[in-house]
Order: sequence, then structure tokens, then C-alpha cells
Amino acid sequence: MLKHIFKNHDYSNSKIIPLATKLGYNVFFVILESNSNRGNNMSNLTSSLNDRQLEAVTTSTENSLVIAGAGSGKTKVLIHRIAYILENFAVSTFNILAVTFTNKAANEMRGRIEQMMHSSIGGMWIGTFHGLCHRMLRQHYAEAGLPESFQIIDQDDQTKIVKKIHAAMGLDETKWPPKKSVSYINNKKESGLESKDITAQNNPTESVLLHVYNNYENQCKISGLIDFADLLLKTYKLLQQNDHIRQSYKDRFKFILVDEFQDINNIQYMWLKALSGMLDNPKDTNTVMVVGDDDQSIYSWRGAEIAHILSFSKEYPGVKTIRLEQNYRSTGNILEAANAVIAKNGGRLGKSLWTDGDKGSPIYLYHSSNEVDEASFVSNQIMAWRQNGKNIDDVAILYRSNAQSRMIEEILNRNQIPYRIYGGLRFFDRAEIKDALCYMRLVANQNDNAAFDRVINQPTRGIGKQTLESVREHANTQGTSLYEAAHDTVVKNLLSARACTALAGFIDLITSMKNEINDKTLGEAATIILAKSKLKEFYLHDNKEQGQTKVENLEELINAAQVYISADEDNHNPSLSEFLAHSTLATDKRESNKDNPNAVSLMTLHSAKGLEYNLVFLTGLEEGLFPHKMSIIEGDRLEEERRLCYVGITRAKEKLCITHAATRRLHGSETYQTPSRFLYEIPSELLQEIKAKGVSSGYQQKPSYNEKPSYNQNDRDYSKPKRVADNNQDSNSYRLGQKVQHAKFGSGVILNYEGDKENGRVQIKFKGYGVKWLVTSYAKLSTLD
DNA sequence: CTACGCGCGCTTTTT
DNA sequence: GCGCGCGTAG
Repeated sequence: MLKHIFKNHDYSNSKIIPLATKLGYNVFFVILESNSNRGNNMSNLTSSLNDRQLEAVTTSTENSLVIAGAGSGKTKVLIHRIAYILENFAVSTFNILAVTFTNKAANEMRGRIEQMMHSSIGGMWIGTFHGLCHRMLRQHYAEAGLPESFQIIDQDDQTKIVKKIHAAMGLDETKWPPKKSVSYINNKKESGLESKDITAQNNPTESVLLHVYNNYENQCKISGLIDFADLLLKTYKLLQQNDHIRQSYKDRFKFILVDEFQDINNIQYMWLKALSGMLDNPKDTNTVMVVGDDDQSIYSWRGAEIAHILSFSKEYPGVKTIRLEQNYRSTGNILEAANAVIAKNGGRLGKSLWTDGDKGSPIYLYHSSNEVDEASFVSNQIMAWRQNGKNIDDVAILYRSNAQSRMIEEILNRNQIPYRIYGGLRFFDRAEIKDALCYMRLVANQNDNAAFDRVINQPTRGIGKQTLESVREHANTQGTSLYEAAHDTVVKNLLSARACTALAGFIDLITSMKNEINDKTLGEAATIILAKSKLKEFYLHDNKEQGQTKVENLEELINAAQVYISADEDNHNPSLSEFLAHSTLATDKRESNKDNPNAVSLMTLHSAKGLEYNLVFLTGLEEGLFPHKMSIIEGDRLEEERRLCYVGITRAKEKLCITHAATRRLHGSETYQTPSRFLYEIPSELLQEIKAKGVSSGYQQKPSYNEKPSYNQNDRDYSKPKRVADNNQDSNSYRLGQKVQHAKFGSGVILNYEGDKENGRVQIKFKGYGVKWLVTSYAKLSTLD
């Protein structure tokens, strides 16, 4: 019960308890979840491990690379390793650093270690790359060249700043998409390069981008802002340029563990090298254990490079490689399918998953006629699953792109199957929340131009585009922040009386907020700022229906501030600044906004990484969709799509169901779809095919895809589908008013029906059970008249 | 300043 | 097919 409160809450209705989740404290949830592990203690630390896991856990002080396949007990190894270190080497929690990519992973690790050790591990640094870097920068802000009040901006803010720069530079949006500049900037930062380190040579495009980069750096500096990439870049530079700081961290973190190492980017690797002593003596580093799976690298488009796994083995002294290949999650058939698909990739480190368990059921492959049929099939299967007494909490529907969820949602709704959708807007990403946070940002630091831009006329206070343009120009010429420029404009009366009054009003507002929150707690400060901003009134007035929700969200933000507990246990009065940093850095992964205690999960394949479900649907396996056409065009990205497919397959514990559609409505028009090449990479003997009515045998013969010659030469025979359960029989429909008998619900009367007897659903009114929609193929109805 | 209308373009998103 | 961003009208 409690688990559900933590896991499945609705942001708009929830009150205090879910706030903890929102703020990233799913530690509580994790502890509740891992009760089954109770009883583990130091003495039986190693008894539950297999040989390979044991080898990883009990490695001496040499460096190690753990190649951990999906479902091979990776987290278990990590936490046991940490316990082992504490028990067997002369170090304390103070000497251990554990790095992850997500807050969720970090929290889970911390929770499980504390559970195991029966004590707090406060001295241990466990966190995300970004979180740990943030901590270091706060501690050494001066050496890092940052103001004490520096704030972190998210991608949204980053893009907005770049857009403003483009506008100021007079760049044509179509020729110079802001997205291009943003990725240029991020790429350079990930390579460890600031704008001063780059020369554009004679490349006119690059020289423009470089100019944008330079302006962006200046904007951030004026505003006291750093972006996500900066957290790493600036920390790396801090360590690289300050021997004493680097030395102190190096002396402290004798043992470093890195999770999801296949997703590490260049600057993260450089940071690791600096911390572990590679810059000082590459022959004698601290003990580093990296854990990852090259086959699950699906974020190369964000700068992750699998090659770092190889670099690690080569560059670090004496790296011991351990493979975890025994899988504790999936059935034999599922693993065989996953192995077969991923075998088509080249340049792998090599790994083959196996299990002690059964082969399990075949992998179901449904050939659907279109996306409606596909969604209906999935929906029918779920209803059958539920009727078998299984939990639909254990079911996931995965797709390549978010747009695909629409039809699935519609059909699930129609069949009254509750679902949760992952990937929606996060609480802290909502417009009204961002508005409120930007007021807080501006109060904490008036130079924050991004925050200024957002709230200067929100709610509208008569400060128009023209006025703002003048202020911006003034700021540019003076080299000051917008707030300072606005202040100066008012003092010197540089604009019309009306504009000056409006600007003065805004400046007074921020000043009064700032004065009034002195000596106040975080919760009180947030309350004051929100009240003075008049945002609630604005949203309430603005749009009636959504306005109410927005106001509730704003109230929840206040709650969040009131219950916010500092990560630093000794700090009983967290600052506004800390709360703000937390809100951009330590928010939870995007989760559903449907408050369903027991529901099917819908998400993209990317979001599914790290999760597992008893029943998994892999939908839309069609050329162009999955693999996505963007990846087909760009050639070398096909292997990443295949890894994504591997990730999808390995999410399934018991049953895997793959679907594709012959036609699909895509971008508004009907498209003929070819089955995905990945379908042909699954050995046909593992498959059990199900065909929709009227679907022709498009799948029987493998079309030729223009992929580079496969590394795997043994071409298979794709032509013999095992068994075709064709739902094509003609049958009579039910008749309204007909009496039927159902095993559980007893006798009833048919009120409505869709499709035919074999392949449709009927609405029946049962005595004592009410009106229900049942799928005829599963309901086993017998007619009474 | 806002409200509407038209045109375009369209993956994935840990921090 | 839908959302976003820009442009014009009110």
C-alpha cells in the first residue's frame, strides 16, 4: 500500500508524502522495497553470490572492469563490493566514491547499502556525476571562478539563452537552428573545450557557432549561471588546475566505483581520471571499479561513448575484466532472442546471457494490420493476462517514439485498462513551477538573466517587447545583467515615463521580496515570494480549468519548500539557493501523472532501461520506426538501434510479445510499413506467430535492407513460420439481448458487441456483477439460447 | 498585448 | 495530426 503511495502519485492531487518522491527522496521507497533482503549482514556477505559476482566483489585493490549483462545482478555486485571494501581494507565510508547517472540509481544504492550495513553511511559520497560535481563546485566556487550564489540551468533555459543570442546576432532561425548551436556548445564542453580553446580556422559555419558559444559563455558569466555540461567541465578544470584540491580528493577517495560506464562521456571520463590520480601517476591510481554493459549503450547521441570502456582497460594499470553473464531475470527463450539480435552488432566486448531457469513460453509475434489493430491486440492480451489472475502492474508496453502511445492509450481507455505513462512533464518542468522558481532565482541572484527574461512580464505588468529590447541593448553596451540595466534605466530615466514606472515596479517587487525573506526559513521565503509574485491570481484568472491545477501545483511547490530537508544533515535551515539547485538537479525521473495503484506501464524503449516486467510488449517493429529512419540514414547508428532492441527484449521476465503493423498512420497520413529487420534476427524457432485478419505474408520473406554486410555470416532461413494461429475463421456475431453464461460472472445478457465471435468484444450485463466489456476470445462464453 | 491562424516539421532525453 | 512559432489583426 505504502509502496503505491510513493510510486504512483498524481502531482496535481497529492500532498505531503509524495513530495518526498518529487524531490528525489525515494530512499524511503527503496528501503520499503528491499525488505526482502533483510538478514544480509557482513558475515554472510558473499554467500548469495555466484562465482563471477564473487570474483568482482572480492577483487583486491586492482582496477576492474565488470561487464554486467542485463539482469545479471549488477547493483547487487556494487553494493556487496562496497561492503566488502569496508570490511577488508583499512578504509572507512569516507574513502569511497560511488558514481551513477541517475538520482534514482544513486538513491537506490545508498538505501541498499544502509540496509545491508544497518547504519548510516553519511561519509560516503554516492551520487550522480552532476550532483557530485555540484558539491565540489559549491565547496570550491572561488577557485572555480564562480560566484557563491551560482545557479544551475537546465536544457530549457540553455536553449532560451541561445535563442536570445541568435536573435541579438541577427541569425536567421531557419539557417541557424538554435538546437544546432546548443549541441555545438555541449559537444565542445564535453570535449573539455571552452570557447577560448577553439579556433574556427577558415570554417565560416564554425566561426559563427564559436561566436555563439562565446556569447553564451558571457551570458552565463554575467548571470552567474552554469549548465549541466559546465558542472562537469568546470569541476574538471578545477581539479586539473588546482593541485592541492585534486590531491585532497585523490587522497580521500581511495575506492571509486562507477555505474553504467558504457554511458560515460568524454568529460566525465576526464573527471574520473583526475579524481583517481591518472593525471598524477598513471601507473599508480586509486582503485577504480567500473561496471557497465556495452550492449546497452543507447545514449551515444548525447555524447556517451562506449569506447571509454576500451580506453579504461588500456589506460588504467592492471585492469581485471569480469563478465557477469548469468541472468536472473528472463526465461531462456527471451535470452536466446536477445543474444541472437545483439550478435549482429560488430565490435562488441562479447557476452552471452544464460539462465538456470526454463526456456519459458515462445516469443509471440503479432502481425497486425494497422496501429488500431496492434493496440487492440495488446489490449486484449492484457485483459487475458488480468483474467488469468495476473497483476497488470507487471506489464509494460514499449515503443520507439512517444507519438506511438496515442493510439495505445486510446484503446486502453476504451477497454478501461488503467495505465501509467512515463515521459510526461516533470513537476519542476511545468510552466507555472518554472515561473515561481524563476522569481526565487531572481531573488537569490538578481543577475540571473534567464530568470529575469522569464518573469519580467509574467504576470503581465505592461513591460513590452520594445521596453525589454531597450533594456537588453543597454545591458549589452554596459556589459551588465538585465536587472542592473533595468535599474539603471529607471535611475537615469532613459525611457518613457510609462516604461520606467513599469520597470521600477518590477525592481521594487524583487527588492521587497528580497528584504522580506531575510531571516526567514525556506518555506516562509517561498510563501512570501509566491504571494508577492501574484502568479496564483494570474493563473486563476488566465485559464479557468487548467488554472486551478496550476494553482494547486504552485501550492505544492510551497509544500515542497516547507518539507525540504537539506542533503547535509547538519544544515537545519537550507537556503533558497540550495533548494533551487536541488530542483534542477535532483528531481525524479519523469513519471506518470495517472494515479493508478495498479496499472500497465507505457514508455519509450529508452525510458525502459533498467526496468523489468513480467509481460512486455515491444510495439511498432517496423522499418523507419524501429529502427528509426533517422538512424537508418545515418548508417553507423543502426547498431545503437539494435542495442535498443536488445534493451527492450531483456526487459521481459516471463513473456515477450512483439508487434508490427502493415500500415500505420504516421504524421497524419497512412503509410505502408515493412517489418523491422530486427524481427528477422530473432531465430524463428523461438517465435510463435499470430496474424491479424487480412494481413498478408509480408513477413515470410526477408526483404533486403541496405545495411553494411553483417559480421555474422550464417544467414538463416526466414521462410518457415512455426505455427500460424490465424483468426480468420468466419463466425456469426452475437445478437443483442442474447443470454450467455460466463464461468465467473454467471449468466448475463448481451447489450452491445464489437467485431465477431472469435475476434471481438461484447458488453454484457451480469446479474450481481453489473455491466462489463469482455473479449470474446478469452471470456469463454457459452450461449444459453 | 493577446488571440487567432497558418505553415512547417516531425527520435530517443539519466543530469 | 498536432504542437509550436511566427505573423498579423484587433
